[in-house]
Amino acid sequence: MMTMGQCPLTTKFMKLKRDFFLRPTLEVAKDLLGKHLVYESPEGRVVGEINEVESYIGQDDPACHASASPKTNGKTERTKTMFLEGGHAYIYFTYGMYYCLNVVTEKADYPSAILIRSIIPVEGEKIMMNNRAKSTTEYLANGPGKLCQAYGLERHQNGIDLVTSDVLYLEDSGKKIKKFQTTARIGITKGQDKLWRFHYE
DNA sequence: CTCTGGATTAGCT
DNA sequence: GCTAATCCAGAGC
Repeated sequence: MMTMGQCPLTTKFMKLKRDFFLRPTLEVAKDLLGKHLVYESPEGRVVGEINEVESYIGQDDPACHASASPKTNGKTERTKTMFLEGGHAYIYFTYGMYYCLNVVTEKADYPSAILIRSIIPVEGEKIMMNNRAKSTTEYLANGPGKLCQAYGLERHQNGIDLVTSDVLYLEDSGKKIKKFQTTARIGITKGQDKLWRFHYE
């Protein structure tokens, strides 16, 4: 059986491949816990360990941006990224001032994605602090808006293919998270019955 | 064209 | 706990 373990050659960690993202969204979401989100920013390399995610799955999920409306069937200028093949980055703008990063999952034309809500800084903390200079908080990236601010991710990175990109991608840290909490998603008014948020301390 | 509310955050009461 | 900040996508007309 193939494992997603560490690369035996020179690189310490292995980039996640397409197959990882084409699986059922909830499985991908749980497996994303502990993985490294890497961004080769203009200022330098930024790495964080994912410790909180939320799943948004298909036109029937009322909280999903691509939830079906009769006219568009959920596919609009904003949400078309969610209809790409699993492994792409979906970044959207919200509340007039924040960006949120999602990882698209499953096959093309099935709009599903995982919101990366929080990371633990691993590398490039100085860059993150500079990007969030206006804030006094010690927590650099423990929230979807703060995370994008810390990394410096904006509209420009929307639609990047995380599988083929050398700028923004995910890699296996070799760490497997066995114990994590499962709760309802945060900040939504519809679909609160679905326990699709996974996180650990 | 106009209107509404949001997958948030920081700061204040 | 409450809410301002700040803007734009989506829906309705």
